[in-house]
Amino acid sequence: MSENNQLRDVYDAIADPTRRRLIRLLAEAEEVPLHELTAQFQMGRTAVSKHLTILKEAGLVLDRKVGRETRFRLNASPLREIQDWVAFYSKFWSTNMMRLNQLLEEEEE
Amino acid sequence: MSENNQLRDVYDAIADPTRRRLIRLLAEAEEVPLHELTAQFQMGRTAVSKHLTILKEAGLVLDRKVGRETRFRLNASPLREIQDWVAFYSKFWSTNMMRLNQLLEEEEE
DNA sequence: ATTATATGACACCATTCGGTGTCGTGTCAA
DNA sequence: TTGACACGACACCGAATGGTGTCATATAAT
Repeated sequence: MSENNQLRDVYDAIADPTRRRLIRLLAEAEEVPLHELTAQFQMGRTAVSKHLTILKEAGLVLDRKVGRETRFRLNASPLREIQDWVAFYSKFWSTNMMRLNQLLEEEEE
Repeated sequence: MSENNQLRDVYDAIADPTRRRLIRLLAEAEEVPLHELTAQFQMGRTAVSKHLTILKEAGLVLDRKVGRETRFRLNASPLREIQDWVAFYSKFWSTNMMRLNQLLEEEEE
């Protein structure tokens, strides 16, 4: 149930700014056909489609065919992996940690 | 104060598994010279050094020369950008949202 | 029936990426 | 002083990346 066939690394999928913008657009609009997404960018349809394929491979996007158009929908849950990962490091930028780093930097000079 | 000269996108910097492992190693060990980091990987010194340069460009790593070795230290604070970004989407994988998605999928079939 | 639209699939291309090996230099140790 | 060590700076290479254009096909509109 809800299989995570992650052919593609999620970190990799979100590394590209175009793909992050696609994620944002899909978060705002529930379900959007390819041509409508393409209209938001300067690049051609093929390029946008490729980016969406990568997002699909990472499990971040679902698509379904409706008539002649392919509509895309966000599936944000794979982002949980990112959140867990980054949460581990949040202790390293606490205010105490920042002051310690400042002191260390001053020492070095 | 604490300038963020981010020549490199943080999303890009953490996309590579080797670089994430470097971050992890630096989180565990405070300050580590290049040769010691290199010993943890199968690739050569030059490759590890390049990854560290990318992390430096993203502001995730600081280095200083001590004698003949270059020691690296983690600076996790740029990861805050990732945390903020992903936090925005966390509402899309809440349990309620998951149930809604399930219902929508059933409707479509 | 014809035409316009939306898309997938494919070939193609320049650039970037992630690795290698080598050379030169500064530093530490014997 | 000699030799080992740690490193930066290159040149180099194959594969992946991010884009393009084109062609064929299914669907919608006239």
